[in-house]
Amino acid sequence: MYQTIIPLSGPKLRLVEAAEKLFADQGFDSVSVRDITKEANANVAAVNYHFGSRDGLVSAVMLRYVNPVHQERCARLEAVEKKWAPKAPPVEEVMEAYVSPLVTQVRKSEMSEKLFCKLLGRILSEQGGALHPEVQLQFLNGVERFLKTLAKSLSALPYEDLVWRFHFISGAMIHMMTHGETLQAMTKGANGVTAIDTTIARFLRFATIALSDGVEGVEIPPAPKTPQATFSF
Amino acid sequence: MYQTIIPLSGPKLRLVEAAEKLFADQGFDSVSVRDITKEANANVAAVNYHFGSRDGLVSAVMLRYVNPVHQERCARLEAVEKKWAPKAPPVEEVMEAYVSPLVTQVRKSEMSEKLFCKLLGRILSEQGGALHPEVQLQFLNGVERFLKTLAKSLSALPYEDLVWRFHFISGAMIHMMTHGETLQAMTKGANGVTAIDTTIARFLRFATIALSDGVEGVEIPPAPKTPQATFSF
DNA sequence: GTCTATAAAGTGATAGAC
DNA sequence: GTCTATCACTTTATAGAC
Repeated sequence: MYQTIIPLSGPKLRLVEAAEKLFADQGFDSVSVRDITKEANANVAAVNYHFGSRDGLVSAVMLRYVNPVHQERCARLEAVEKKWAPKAPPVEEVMEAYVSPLVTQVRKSEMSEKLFCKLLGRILSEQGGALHPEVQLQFLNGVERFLKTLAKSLSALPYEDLVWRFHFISGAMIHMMTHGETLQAMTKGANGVTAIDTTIARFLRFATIALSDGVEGVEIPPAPKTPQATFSF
Repeated sequence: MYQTIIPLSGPKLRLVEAAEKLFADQGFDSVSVRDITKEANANVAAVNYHFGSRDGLVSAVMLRYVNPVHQERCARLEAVEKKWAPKAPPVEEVMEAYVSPLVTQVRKSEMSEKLFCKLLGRILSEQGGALHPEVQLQFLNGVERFLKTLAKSLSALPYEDLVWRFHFISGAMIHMMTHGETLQAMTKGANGVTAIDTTIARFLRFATIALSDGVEGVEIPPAPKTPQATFSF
C-alpha cells in the first residue's frame, strides 16, 4: 500500500544494517567506519567503495526510513482529508496520520522496535545543530502540510499557538522514541497488546489534548480508562 | 535565596566559559580540547592541568548549571507543598516549581538565554545513551520528588499514566530548550515581554493541560487568550 | 602556572595488488 | 569487488623546559 523500504543488494545491505544498529545505539557521531565494517564483517574500504564516503552511508541510513515514513504520512493525511471533505478533519485523526506510520514502518523493517525508534529519534534530533539536508527538506515539508491541515481543524486557534504546541509535541515524540526503552519495558505485558501500540495510543491522546486546549468548537472524546490500542493501523 | 553558581577563579573560569559556549553550539562530542583552549586564549595543556582531563571539564560544565537548577527546584517544590499543606498543591504550581528555575538561573548566569537553554537541553538529552553519572543522579532524584508530589495532586490518575505523561512533557521541555531558537525568534517582540517568559508560560500551560487530562476532581483555569507571563519568577 | 614538543592512538580516505 | 598498506590528519594526554 505504501512505499516499502528501498531494497539493497548483498554487501551494501550488510553495511547499512550494521550501521543502523550502531547508529541507533551510539549516535551518528560516535561510530567510526572501522566499527561499521567490523560489525558487518566487511573490509575497511568497503564503505568508501559502496557509498563514496562515511557521510554517504549516513545519508543512506537516514533516508531508508525517513523516506517511507514521510510518504506514508502524506498518503494518510490525504486520505483523512478526503474522508471529511469539505469539513476539516478532527485533530485526533490528523495526528494519527502523523504518528501511525512509525508503527507500520517498524513492522515492515527487520529491526527491533527499540532500535528502529531510537534510530528515527536520533535522525530527527541530531544535535550537530542542523539535520541532514535531505532529511530536513522532507521533514519540514511534512510538518508544513500537517500544520496547514491542523490550522483548519483548529481554526479558532491562533496559528502562532498552533506552531508552539506542535513544537512541544514534536519534542515529546522524539523523546519517546529515543528514550522510550525504560518506560516501554514498564508497560509491556500489562495486557496482550504489544508495547508500542499502547505507547502510541498514549501519545496520540496526549497530542490531541494538548492541541485542542481551549479551542472553541472542538470536542474531544473522553479519556479512556487506561490507554489501549483501540485504533487499528 | 537559592544556591548561586559555583564561582571559579581566572583561567579555570575562562576555560569553562569557552567550553560552555562551544558545547552549547555544537554538542559535547564535537568539540575538541584544542577548540576550547583556542577559544579561551589558553594553552592546549591548560585543560588537562586544571581539570585533569577533557571529561573533567565536561563534568564541571554540566554541574555548574544542573546543580543550581536542581537545588532551586527542590526548594520551590517544598515551598509549594508547605503553602498548600495538608492539601495537595495544584498541578500548575508544581510544574511551575519545576520549570521556573530555568528562567531564574539563566538570569543569574552571564550566558545569553539562547546559549543557556541549548546547553541545558544538551546536558539532559545527551545522546551517547547515558547521561553523565553525576547529572543523572541529581536529575532522576529530582524527577522522583516531583512525580511523588504530582501523584498526590492527581490522585485519581494511575501512576503509570502519570509517569508517561511526565515523560512526554520532559521531551517537550528538552526540545524547547535545544531547538527553541527558531520559534523563539518568531514570538520575540510581540509585546514588551522577553521571549523566554512567554515561552515558559506557554509550556507551563501545555504541561498542566496534558497532566490533568481526564482526571476527576482537578479543575484547570481557562486558557489565557494569548499566553502571557502572568506569573512572576 | 605556562608553554613546547611529542607520544600513542584513532580518524576517513585511497592507491594499487589480487 | 575485495583486500592490504599507507597517507595525512586529528584526537587526548603528558613529560620536561622555562
